[in-house]
Amino acid sequence: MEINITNWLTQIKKGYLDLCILALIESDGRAYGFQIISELEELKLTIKEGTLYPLLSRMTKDGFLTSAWETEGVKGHPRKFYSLTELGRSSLNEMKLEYKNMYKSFEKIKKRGGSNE
Amino acid sequence: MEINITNWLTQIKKGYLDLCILALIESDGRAYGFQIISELEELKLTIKEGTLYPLLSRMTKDGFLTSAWETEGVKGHPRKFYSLTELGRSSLNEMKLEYKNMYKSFEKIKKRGGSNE
DNA sequence: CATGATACCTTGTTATACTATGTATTATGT
DNA sequence: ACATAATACATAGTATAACAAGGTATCATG
Repeated sequence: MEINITNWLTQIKKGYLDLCILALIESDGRAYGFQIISELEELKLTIKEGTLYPLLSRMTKDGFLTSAWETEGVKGHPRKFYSLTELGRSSLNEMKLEYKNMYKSFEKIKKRGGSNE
Repeated sequence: MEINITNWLTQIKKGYLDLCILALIESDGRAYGFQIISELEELKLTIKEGTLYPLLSRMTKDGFLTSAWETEGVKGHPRKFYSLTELGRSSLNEMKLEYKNMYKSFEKIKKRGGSNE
């Protein structure tokens, strides 16, 4: 077995990562990069820093997130905390809806009489 | 309201379309381009020909699909029918699994104590 | 003061959905 | 006979995102 679908795995994550990271920040209230990476890792969603940081920059540029450096009272390297804007919050809700509908469409196709399950 | 997430919608479809189209062909046994477009349309999954045909070519090139022209007994323009190869079938099963796991991860994030739902 | 851990950032590559356009065949209306 | 529409497949060019690889900065520790 062991079929190579690594490329597909890269593609299927597009958009999905935005959704998950917005939802994670919503759930945490605020979060910084390394924190997001480790929390996703616990959920078996492994992403690299080279994936996350440009993604956070993009979503900030697009007005979904705001960021603030935190240095006081923090040990180690300063952390850049991200939180949702109003636009980010409402977009996230729309994205959740769309994503659920897509999953429903997928399930409908499966139930059309495919050979397995 | 009416937030612009059109670009996100483009991104989230990457990989997902492969999955749906493979599942659709599996369910139908065999299918041709226009048929796939209209069946997806019924499931509220609207894609253009410029999206589908390169996708079918790619999946054929990658060994997931085989194609055969059908002209006899068919009215109108000849149709190119696609069906799953063994590789396509096993890859589809793997993709289904991965996709379901991703959906589960998404649901876990939602249930971590986010503000809504 | 060297090392490792934590944390953030950037450049270049690759793959894919989409827009727009083109081509071919058959059916239909006049 | 001829224009038009409908069906059906195909391709070129564009934009975008995930990733690999590498770099930078801060602090704790021995």
